[in-house]
This record gives sequence, C-alpha cells and structure tokens, in this order.
Amino acid sequence: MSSQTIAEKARELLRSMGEVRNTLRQYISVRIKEEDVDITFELLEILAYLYKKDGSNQQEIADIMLKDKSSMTYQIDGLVKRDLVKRVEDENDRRNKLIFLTEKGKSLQNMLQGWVAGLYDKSVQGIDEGEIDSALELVQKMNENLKS
Amino acid sequence: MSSQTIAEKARELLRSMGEVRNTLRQYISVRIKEEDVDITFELLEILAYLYKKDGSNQQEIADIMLKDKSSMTYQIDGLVKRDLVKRVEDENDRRNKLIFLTEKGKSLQNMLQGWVAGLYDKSVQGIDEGEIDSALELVQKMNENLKS
DNA sequence: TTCAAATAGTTGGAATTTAAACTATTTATT
DNA sequence: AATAAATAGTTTAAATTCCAACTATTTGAA
Repeated sequence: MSSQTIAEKARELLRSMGEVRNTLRQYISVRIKEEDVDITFELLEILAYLYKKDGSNQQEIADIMLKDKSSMTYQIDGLVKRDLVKRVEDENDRRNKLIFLTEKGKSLQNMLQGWVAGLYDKSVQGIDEGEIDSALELVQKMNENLKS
Repeated sequence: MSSQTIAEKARELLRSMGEVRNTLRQYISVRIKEEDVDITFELLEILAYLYKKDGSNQQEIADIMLKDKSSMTYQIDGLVKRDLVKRVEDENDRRNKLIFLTEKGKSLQNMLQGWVAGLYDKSVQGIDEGEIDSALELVQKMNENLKS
C-alpha cells in the first residue's frame, strides 16, 4: 500500500480508531448485559468522567464526550432517573448545573472502572508508552492543523 | 501528564481521533451548505468509497463505514432517491445488491473528492509519512489485541 | 450603568443508528 | 440430495444524536 498518499493513510488511521471504539463498545455492552446492570455504554462513559471529576457541569461533560449539549441533557436525565447522579444548581453561576455522583453512583465505581481499565489494558498489550505518546502528538497536531 | 497510565493515554488517543472526525464532519457540512449540494456527510463518505470501488455490495460498504447493515439500507435509499447510485441484483449471488454510481453520481466526483482531499491534506501538514505509518500500525495492533 | 454578546441548559423535530426478527439465497455437512 | 448454518438485505421500534430556537444568566464594552 505504498501507493497510498499521506492523506489516504490519515483516513485509514481514523477508520481504524473507529474500529477500536466499536469493539470497546461491543465488549462493554456484552459485559453490561452479562452482569445485568441497568446502564448503557454512553452513561458509563459519563460516569467514568465523573469518577475523575465529580461536580462537573453539563457543558464540560459534553465537550469531553464530543457530544452536543442537548445530548447531554438527555443522557444526564438517564443518569438522574437511575439515581446515579443529581443535578445541583451552581451557586456561583446560576447558568450551570453541576452533576454530582450519588451514593449509588459511587457504589458502581470499582466495577465499572475495572471493566474499562481491563479492556484498555488489553488493547495496549505489548505496546510501548513512547509509541502511544507519538501517536497522541500526531493526532493532536492533526487537530491543530484542521482548526488553524 | 506523565502520571497517566498507558491505558489512559490510549483513551485520550481515541478521544482525540474523535475530535478530528467531528471537525472534518463540521467542515464538510459547512461546505455542503455553502455549495448547496443535496447530500449529507454520510452519503458523501459512501460515494467516496464507491469512487474507489464502484459496484460494491451493501454489506461491504457497511463494514468499511463501521455501520450496521440496516443503516446501509437506509443510507443507500437516500442515494437512490437522489439518483446518485442504483441498486443492481448480483447475478452470481442473488443475496447481494451491488451499488453502482449513476452518471449524476459520477459527475460529483471531482468536487467531492476535492473537498475531502483538501481537508485531509490540511490535517497532515508538516507531518511525516513515517509518523502516520507508525500510528496506523499501533492502532491496528490495538485492534488485534482487542479481538484476540 | 446599560445594553449587546456570550454562555449554559432545555425543548422539539428530524436524521441517524442499532438490535432483533424476518425473508431469501447460498454454502457446508451429513 | 437433504438439511442445517451462514450470509445479505429489509423492516420495525427504540435509542441517540444534532440543529435551531428558546429562556435564563453572566460578561464585556460603550
């Protein structure tokens, strides 16, 4: 495939990343079904972020998840319904709604983080930290290029 | 960020790729609106594949696009409605429907490929072919790891 | 200070995606 | 040859997403 242009390879790279994400999604979905937890892949991703940064507002979560803010209204509703988080109005800026984990939300942390960490660990087996750093730099540069 | 584990970096890498894809999607959407072409980002991606491999069947296209085959029924319907492709039953295997570009579909090739190539070119400015090759190998290895 | 612009969140509507069940056809096994 | 398993495509229903328009609040500039 040395006949491919650099641009074509960039495209192939994006596609391959999408494949990784699809596979992760499928494995997580199977796990959720096996363990019969009332949650979805999307909700799990939001929880995973809250475990790192509890009390984020919806826009911040939307930015990290690369989703529109109106999706976030929808998804956070799903978490609230399941009593995994609660919405709290920000005293300092009343436009914001801060999202806090409930006790029930926190109680899932070990299990969910275990699933995710296990999968990511598996994905990077035999891969050098330096390789990932380089790839990350490259993709970040692609982002800068596009936005400049 | 040297405190990040390799797995966390892998996650960051996936997110960053998603960001690239979102940006590409937005730029293309703006372009489509500017030029007032009756098409969507998804349809454009399918056409781009057909420009490389006209006469593919729906499942093959779905695999490349990383989408479910039922999305493909939906999207190809959209292309047929716009008279950009036609469905032809495969004589050799009547389960298949082969998708062929119409004259109208072909007439868009230069314009659409120009848009996409321009964006990808921009994204890889100042990036070495070797860097992309390495990143691609890394991601392919991640895929293999996950599926083994 | 006041008014315009920016920001966070919600709502409604349309588009897109997936999963599951289904039909039709082909391939593989016995 | 007969039949079971696999494959391609469609349909339906539910979930998810984005966009655009809207409200409420805060920030910034005249």
